[in-house]
Amino acid sequence: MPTKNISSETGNAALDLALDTIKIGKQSLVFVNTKRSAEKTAEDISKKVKTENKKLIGLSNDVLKALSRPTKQCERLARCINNGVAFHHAGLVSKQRELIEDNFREGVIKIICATPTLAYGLSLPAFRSILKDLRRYGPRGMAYIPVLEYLQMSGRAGRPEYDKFGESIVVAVSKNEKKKLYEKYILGEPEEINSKLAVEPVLRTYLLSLIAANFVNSRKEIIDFFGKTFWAFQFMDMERLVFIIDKMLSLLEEWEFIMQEKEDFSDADKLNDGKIRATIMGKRVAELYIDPLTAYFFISCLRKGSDKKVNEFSFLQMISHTLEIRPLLRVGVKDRESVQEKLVEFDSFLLEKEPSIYEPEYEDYVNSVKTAFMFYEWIDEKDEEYLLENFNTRPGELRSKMAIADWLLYANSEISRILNFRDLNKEIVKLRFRLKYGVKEELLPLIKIKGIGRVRARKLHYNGIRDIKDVKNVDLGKLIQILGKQVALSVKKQVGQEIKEVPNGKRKGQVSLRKY
DNA sequence: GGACGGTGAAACTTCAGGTTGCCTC
DNA sequence: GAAGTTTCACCGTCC
Repeated sequence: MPTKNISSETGNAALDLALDTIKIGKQSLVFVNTKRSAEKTAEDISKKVKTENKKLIGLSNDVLKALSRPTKQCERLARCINNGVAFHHAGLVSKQRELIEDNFREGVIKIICATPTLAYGLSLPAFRSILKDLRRYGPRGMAYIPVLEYLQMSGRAGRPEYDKFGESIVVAVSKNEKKKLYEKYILGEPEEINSKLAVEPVLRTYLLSLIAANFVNSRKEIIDFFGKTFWAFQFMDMERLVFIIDKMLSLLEEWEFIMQEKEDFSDADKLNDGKIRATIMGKRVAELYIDPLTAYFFISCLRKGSDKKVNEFSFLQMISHTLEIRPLLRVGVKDRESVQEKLVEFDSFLLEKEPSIYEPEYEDYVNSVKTAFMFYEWIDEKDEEYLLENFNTRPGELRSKMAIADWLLYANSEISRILNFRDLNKEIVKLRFRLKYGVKEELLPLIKIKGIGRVRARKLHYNGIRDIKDVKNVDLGKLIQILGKQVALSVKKQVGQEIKEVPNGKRKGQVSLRKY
């Protein structure tokens, strides 16, 4: 094996390698196994780098302004970027991630410390990939990552347009580990690829989709179809496959998502080839692309909700207890008590029966309550910094959770519409709007105006402007004071008041309003 | 004597990521 | 498994 010596400045191999990359005028990606570690490593490297670059200062500023109020995470990132170093993980908002990626491509940022986010999807080649640790915490404690993932990460090194080759370096902590890593990753074969169809939620979803789309119309067609998939090829056991499909079909029928014209599926001996089709609900569930089990769970919750008192938390907890929203926030030692308090407080509003403490589902249940509570705080107008401090949810993760929650709420509004639960539907639609903007109910009228989000709406409300009527009546000068000139003008225009002359400076000038 | 603050060791806690829907309240 | 955080015992100082 060829060897190469790199000066040890810090006593930390990954840091030394990163600093060396800068010294030779190249760029590198440092892959680490946790978000915290990505941030720490980036910070450590940036402290050792001295750069004065106007572009970096501008970029650092942009990163800081990505949210309405910078979080600690934003500030930390901005400090690193000042020195041409960044961290990159799912906790960053997409705008920040794009800024980092683009500026790395342009060579402005020299080092990115990242979790495996960077290894997938986008192409961000560097001269050097530094893999700090190939172990990661998983369901069975610390374990070595798959060879496939190693290949993904090391494959980031070497950009054809600039370099003839690239370097991928794995850091080993001992001679023993070096040998182990060499055998497993350099000499080893990548793992087999497994069919995702074998996972029940996926099979349920596709089975219903195929029926709803009229792609298959009978049990025979279904079995023929799945018999030709990679799943069947890998499974090599048609009998078992047929058994699983039959089980799924009878579940889908029990949940009233599909109907069969003749006999029951459950009677395996008499399986016939009657026409299978989706019910109205089944068709919609398939279009919404949610797991039929989730849809069935929603339907039972909504039925329960139709004759009891509900509030925002009822729905938030319901959507937080689905496969789709996973991973849930975990209830830790410190917040167990406060989550229990919430459970007691909202007990009468919950749409699902609380499992017993001794049941294995209980852990998931409390986690769903904690997750729901985070959403609840968001619609109570708590900001990203608060959620980061109190739920350890970073802005990027918050946004992605919110997108899923929005989708699930939309699915619920559709389901409640089909079930003709008008009152529930109204509440869900309202909640969806609130969740999207993170506002209390009182701000909803203002949020409809383009250019008005949670912050500006709250400002307006605080100043006594509570709805469109108030916006129309308020003096333009005051509105400019609250919102700034550009936004104020746009807001006035939206409520049908075109402003021809704009008051100058701090003094109020003549304002001419043309009403439509 | 007791309140207070500093210190370091021990105990404890936490840990990666991504696609789907619709356009409107 | 390792790094970061919290807890706690211990000690010295000051009033």
